[in-house]
Amino acid sequence: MIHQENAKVFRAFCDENRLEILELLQGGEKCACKLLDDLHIGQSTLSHHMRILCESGIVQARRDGKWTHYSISTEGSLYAQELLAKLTKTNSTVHECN
Amino acid sequence: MIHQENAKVFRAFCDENRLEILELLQGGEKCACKLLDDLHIGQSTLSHHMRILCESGIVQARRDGKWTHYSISTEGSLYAQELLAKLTKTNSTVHECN
DNA sequence: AAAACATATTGACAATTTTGAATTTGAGAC
DNA sequence: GTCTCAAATTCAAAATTGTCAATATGTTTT
Repeated sequence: MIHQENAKVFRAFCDENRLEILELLQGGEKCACKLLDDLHIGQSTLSHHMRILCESGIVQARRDGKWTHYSISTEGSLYAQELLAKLTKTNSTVHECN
Repeated sequence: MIHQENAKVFRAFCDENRLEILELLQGGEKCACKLLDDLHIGQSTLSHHMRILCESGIVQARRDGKWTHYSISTEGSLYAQELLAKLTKTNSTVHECN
């Protein structure tokens, strides 16, 4: 189902920890260890949330040796914005002739 | 927490049944019984989803005698769009002097 | 090579969400 | 008033999601 795929995009914003992570990433790219310092969650929990954020396309990961740096994806964010607009658009206007 | 409140807005889009309901509402206002006809879920389940959709602000309800008519809220949708933009905005630009 | 470190994955449990059957509420019709 | 209908609510079970401890993976350092 296409809805299953679309729901995945917005799952990024459905958890308060993930919203807090996004807020931290607004300041720019951060590695997981820095995020872990600022949040009050365990390491595996953070990893779990980062996976969901990445799968939604809102966040992108960059591997640099031992570290993984995360940042907000402009592309993914724009896609989500367009999708949101599409999902809430009402087509109850007058139909054109073809 | 403010994040708790913001997460509620996007919960509307996190379930595939709710996305299907939104799709149905794109054609214009519909009463619960009509939605129930088009979906493959029970009455109480529909009511549950409509409550979440209304609490998110994306959908509005209009009571008319025995019937409840639901429609997409333009106001709520715009709010969600603005919020999404705000949540994914990166402020990693140069800081101004004060 | 081994040790140290950052992150991902696994597995088990807790918390939350989704679901439907049964019941309740609230509004017209009789 | 009672009856009927639409929708909301309650309750319990099923499904999903969030959490942490332990372990695994992959990388750098020694």
